[in-house]
Amino acid sequence: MEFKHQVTVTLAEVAEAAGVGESTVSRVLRDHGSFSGKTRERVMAAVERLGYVPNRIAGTLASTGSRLVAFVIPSLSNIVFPDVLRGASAVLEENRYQAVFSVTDYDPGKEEALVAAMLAWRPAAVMLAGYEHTDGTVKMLRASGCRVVELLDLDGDALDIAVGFSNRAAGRESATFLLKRGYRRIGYVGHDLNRDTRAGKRFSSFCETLDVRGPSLVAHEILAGASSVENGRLGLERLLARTADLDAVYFSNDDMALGGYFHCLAKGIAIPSKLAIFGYNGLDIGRVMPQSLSTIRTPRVATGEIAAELVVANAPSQAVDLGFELIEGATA
Amino acid sequence: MEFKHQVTVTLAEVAEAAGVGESTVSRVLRDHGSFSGKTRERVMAAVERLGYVPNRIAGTLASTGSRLVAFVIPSLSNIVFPDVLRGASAVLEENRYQAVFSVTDYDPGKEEALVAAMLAWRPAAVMLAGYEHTDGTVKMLRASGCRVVELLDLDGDALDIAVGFSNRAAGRESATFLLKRGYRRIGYVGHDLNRDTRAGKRFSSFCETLDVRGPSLVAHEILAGASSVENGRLGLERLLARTADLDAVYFSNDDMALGGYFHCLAKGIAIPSKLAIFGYNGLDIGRVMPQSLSTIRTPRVATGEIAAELVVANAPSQAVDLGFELIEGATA
DNA sequence: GGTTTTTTTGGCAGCGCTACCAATTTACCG
DNA sequence: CGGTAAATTGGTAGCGCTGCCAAAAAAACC
Repeated sequence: MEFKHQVTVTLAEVAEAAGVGESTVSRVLRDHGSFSGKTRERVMAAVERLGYVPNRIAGTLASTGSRLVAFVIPSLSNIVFPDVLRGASAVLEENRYQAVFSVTDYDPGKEEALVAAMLAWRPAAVMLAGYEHTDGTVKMLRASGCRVVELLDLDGDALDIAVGFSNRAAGRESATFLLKRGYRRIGYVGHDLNRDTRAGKRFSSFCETLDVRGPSLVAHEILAGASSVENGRLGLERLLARTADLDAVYFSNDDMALGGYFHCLAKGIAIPSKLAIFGYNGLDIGRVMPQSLSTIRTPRVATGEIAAELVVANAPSQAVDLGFELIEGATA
Repeated sequence: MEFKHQVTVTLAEVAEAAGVGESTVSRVLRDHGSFSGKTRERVMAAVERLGYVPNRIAGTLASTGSRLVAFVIPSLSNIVFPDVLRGASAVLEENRYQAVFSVTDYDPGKEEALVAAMLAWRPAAVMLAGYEHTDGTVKMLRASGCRVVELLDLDGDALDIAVGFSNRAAGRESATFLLKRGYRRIGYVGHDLNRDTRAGKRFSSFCETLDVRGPSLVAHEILAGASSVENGRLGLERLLARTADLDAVYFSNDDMALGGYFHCLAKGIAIPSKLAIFGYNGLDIGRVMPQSLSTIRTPRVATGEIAAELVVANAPSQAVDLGFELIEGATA
C-alpha cells in the first residue's frame, strides 16, 4: 500500500476561509501585532474548521532564527545524557523550542559530521558534551553564529557558554576523601578513557592528588567499551586477581561501582572493612543499596535546565559552575 | 555581550564563486542529476572556500517532505525510551534523517500539544509510545498524512505502523512461569498504572492468568510516581508489612525488582527460598547481580531500529511483533 | 562535415510563511 | 463635526532552496 500524500492546508486558505488577509492570520496565530477580537474569532474558527497546522519550516525560513536546539551527545546508554536531555527538554518545551539530537558514540569525527548536519537546520543553539572537538567542528560552530553550549565540563576554554562542573575537582575531592578516611592502597576501575575524556580528567586528577598527598595509585584496570555494571564487576575481579591487598577502589562511575559492589557481595568481600568502594554520579540507586554508595552527586538534570534557560534568554557568553556534592555513604 | 548575528553563506554565493548556476550547485551537493567532474570540483572548492553549510530549512520547504522524524515519548527517566531512541537514531543517522523529540510525562493532553508542535515541522514520521492517545491526537495524525509509528505495544489497533511486543503476553507468561515454579502466594509491586498503560496491561493480564490457573493475586502495592529502585524497595517493604507470607512478588519492571532485591538483602530475606522476585525488561544489571534476576527481556533497542528502518523504507502499514524472552534467573 | 542524440547547464517560478509598509477603519479631542 | 492620533488591516517582496524546462555544449553517428 503506497501511502497517500499529505494534503496541506495553507495559511492562504485559512485567510480566504476567514475572509481576511494572510498577514492578519499570521498575526493572530502568533499573537503578535494588533487585531480585533472579532477578527481573532473568525480566524480561529477557520483554523479549527480546516484543521490548519502552521508550517514551521516556512515560518522559520521567512523569519530569522529557528526555535530548534540541537544536541550532539556522545551516548544514550550513559544515564548522564538522558538526564541532561530531560532537564533541557522540560525548559525548552515550556518556551516552545524543539530539541533535535544525534549520538556521536564518543567519536570526534562523527561529532563533526553530525554538527554539520545539525547546522543545516539553522538551530538557535548547539549543545555538546565537553571541550574536546575537532578543529573542523570548532570552525563550523564559530562560523555558524549560533549559540554553542558545552556541557558537563569546566576544565578548558569554552567557545561560548559552558554549564557543568569541574571533573578535575571531582577527581581531586574523591582522592582527598579516601585519603582522609585512611585508605592507602587504592586502585581504580574504569571504562575507555580516550573516548570519555571527562572520566579521563577525573582519573588523572585523582592520580595527581594521590601522588602529591602520599600513596600513589597502586593499580588500575581499564576496560574497553562503555561503562556498565557488568564491566564494573569484571574490572574489579581482574584488578583484585592482580593486586589482592587493596583497601579501596575508585570507579569511573556509579554503574561500574555497582558492579564492583556486586562482585564483593558475591565473593563475600566485606565492605568497607575489607575493601572500600567509591563511585561517581550519585545515581538514585546508590541510596537504596543495602549499604549506601559513597560517591559524588552531579547535577545532571540541572545542567540541562540551566543550559536551556541560558539559550532561551539569549544570555551572554559565560561559564556556569553548578558544582557537585560528595556523598559520604557506607561503602567508603 | 550581545551575540553577533549569523552571517550566512547562501547557495547563490557559492554559485557565483564557482562561476556556475545555482541549480548546478544544488545538483552537485545533492549528487542528483548530471554534471561533469570538472564542475563538481569547482563547486566543491567554492563550498570549501566559503565554508558553505546548506540550509535544510529552505531545502525542505522547496522540496516535498522532510527528513525529520519526531519522537513523542512519555519519559527519559525510564530506560526504555533512551534505548528505543538509541536504536532508532543509529539507523536514522545512517540514512541522513534527524531525530526530534519531546517528552510527555505520560500525560495524554501534553502528548496532544506536543504532537501538534511536531507536526508543524512536517516530519516524515511521528513515533509514539503505545496506543492510548486522545481523539485530538488521533485526528491530527490521521490528517497529517505523515507516517505514524506506535511503539512497544501490540495490544490494540495501530494507526499505521506498530513495532513492539505484546505486554499482555508478557504478563501472562510471567504468571505462568511463577505458577510452574510452584509459587502460590503471589504479590505485585508496581508504579503508577494509569499513566504507564503498558505496565497496566501486563498487570491485568498477569492477574487474569492467576485467576484462571488457580491462586489469585494475594496482594499488591502500587506506588504513585515513576518506577525506580527506591520505589521498588519501599513498595516491597510495605507489601510485606501488610502480607507477610508471600512466596513470590512480580514487579512492574527491573528497576522496581532491583529495589525489592535490595530490601531482601538488607533484611536478610533469602531469595528465592523465602521470597521469589520477578521483574520485567531484562536490563543488563539483572545478569550481574549476585543472583541473576528472573525477568522478561524486551527488545528495546531493536524496536527503535526496526521502527526507523520501516520509516526510512516507507514500508506499508503493518504491525511487527519482536517478541520477548523469558529469563529464568536465580531469583525466581 | 552535418546531424542527431545525449549530457550538462542556467533561468526562474514557486514552497508557505513573515516583515515591512501603506491603506483603511475606528477612536478621540476640542 | 472636522481633524488628528491610534488601532487594524492587506499587499507584497523576499527567506534559500529545488524542480522543471529549455538552451547550450559535448558526444555519437552517418
